Amino acid sequence: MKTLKSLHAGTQIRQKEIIQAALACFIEKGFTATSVADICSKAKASTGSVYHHFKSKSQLAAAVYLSGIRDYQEGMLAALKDQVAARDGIFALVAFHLKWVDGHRAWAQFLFHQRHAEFMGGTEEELHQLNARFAFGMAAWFQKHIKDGRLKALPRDIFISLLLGPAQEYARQYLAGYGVS
Amino acid sequence: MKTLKSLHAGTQIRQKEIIQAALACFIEKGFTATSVADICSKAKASTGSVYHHFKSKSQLAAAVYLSGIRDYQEGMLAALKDQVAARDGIFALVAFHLKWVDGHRAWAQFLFHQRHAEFMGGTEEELHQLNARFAFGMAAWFQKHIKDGRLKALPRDIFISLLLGPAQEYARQYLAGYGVS
DNA sequence: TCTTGACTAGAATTAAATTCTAAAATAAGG
DNA sequence: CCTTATTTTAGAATTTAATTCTAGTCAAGA
Repeated sequence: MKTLKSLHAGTQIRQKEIIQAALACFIEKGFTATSVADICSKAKASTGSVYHHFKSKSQLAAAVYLSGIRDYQEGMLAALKDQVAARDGIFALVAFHLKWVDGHRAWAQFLFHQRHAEFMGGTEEELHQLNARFAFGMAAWFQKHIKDGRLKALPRDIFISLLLGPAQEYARQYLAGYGVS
Repeated sequence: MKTLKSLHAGTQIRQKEIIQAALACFIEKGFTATSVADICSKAKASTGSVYHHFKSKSQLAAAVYLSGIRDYQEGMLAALKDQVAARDGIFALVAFHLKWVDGHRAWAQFLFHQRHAEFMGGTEEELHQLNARFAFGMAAWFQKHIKDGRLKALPRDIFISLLLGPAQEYARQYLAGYGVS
C-alpha cells in the first residue's frame, strides 16, 4: 500500500510559486488590499489549489514570512560552515547578510515591515523554533573561538547587535530608498 | 442661510466614541480580525453612522492613529509651555511622555505597533503635517536655550533621541509586559 | 417655525474569503 | 501496465464582511 501523505513531485514547486506570487502582491498592495484572487491569478493557480496548500490568507502570509526567514537563516549558517577563522566567519556573515538583502529586496522589505504583523499569530511556535535553531547553530560555531579567547563572551543580544547591527541598519536605509509600500 | 458643513453638537463626541471603540477592538483582535460590525456594537452606533463619519475601516484606523498622536503631541507642547528653565522643560517632557503612556496604555501600544501599517497610506500628508507642527513647536521653545548656550545645538534626530530615547525605550519594555496583541 | 443639511438606522448590495464537489493527475503495489 | 488510494486542481457555491443606499430623524440658524 501507498504511504500516507506522499507528496506529488511538483508540490513544493507549486507552493513556492504561490508564496512568490503572494509576496509580490503583498509588497505591491499590502496584505489587506490584495485578494486571494489576485494571488491566484498571479500564481496561475486555482483558489482550490491555494486553499489546499494554505489554510487561509493569513496563514499564507505567515508562510511567506517564515519561508523568507528560513532561506536567510539557512544561508547564514551555510556561509559560516565554510569558514574556520573567527575573522573569516564574521566577514562571511556580514557579506551574506548584505548579499541576501540585495538579492531578495522584495522579501527583505516584507520581513522588515511585517516583523510583528497580526497574521503571525499562531505561527509563533514555528518562528520561535526557527530562531532557536538558528541561534544554536551560530552559537556552536562561535563557541570555540570564545573558549579560546579569540572572541569575547557577551550576552547573545549584544553579540548579535555588534555583529550585524551596522549591516542591518545599512540594509534598512538601503531598502527605504527602494520603492513601494 | 446656514453655513455649509456646520456640525451638530454631539458630533465630535460621537466620533471620539467610535474611535475609542475601534481602538479597543483593534487592540483586542488586531485590525484585520475586527469587523466594522464589532466596532458598531462596541460604540453603540449604526453602520450608517460609522460610515458617515469615516470613509472606510482603514480610514477609521488611520483616524485612531492620528487622534492618538495628536493628543500626545498637544500634551507635550502644553507641558512645555508652562516651563521657562531649560532643565524644567526637559523634565516636563520626559514626565509627560511617561505619564501619557501610562495613562493611555492601549493607545500607546497601538501607536508603537502600527507605526508603518498599511492603513496609514493616504494619510501621510496629515501625519507629516502633524509632525512638522510638533517639531516646530518644540524647536521654538528650545531655540532660545540653544542660542544662549544653555543647550547644545544638535541635529534634530540626535536631539530627540537624547531627550526621549531612554523614556521611549523604557515605555516600550513597559508596554511589552502589558498584555494583548 | 421652517428649511436645510447633518446625522442615524438598518436593509440592500457588493466584494472578498472560505468551503465544497467533482474531476484530473500521480505515486506505488500488484 | 493497471489498479487504487491519495494528492492536487478547478471552479462553482456558500458565507462572511465591507460598503452603499434609502428613508427618515434631528439640530442649527434664518
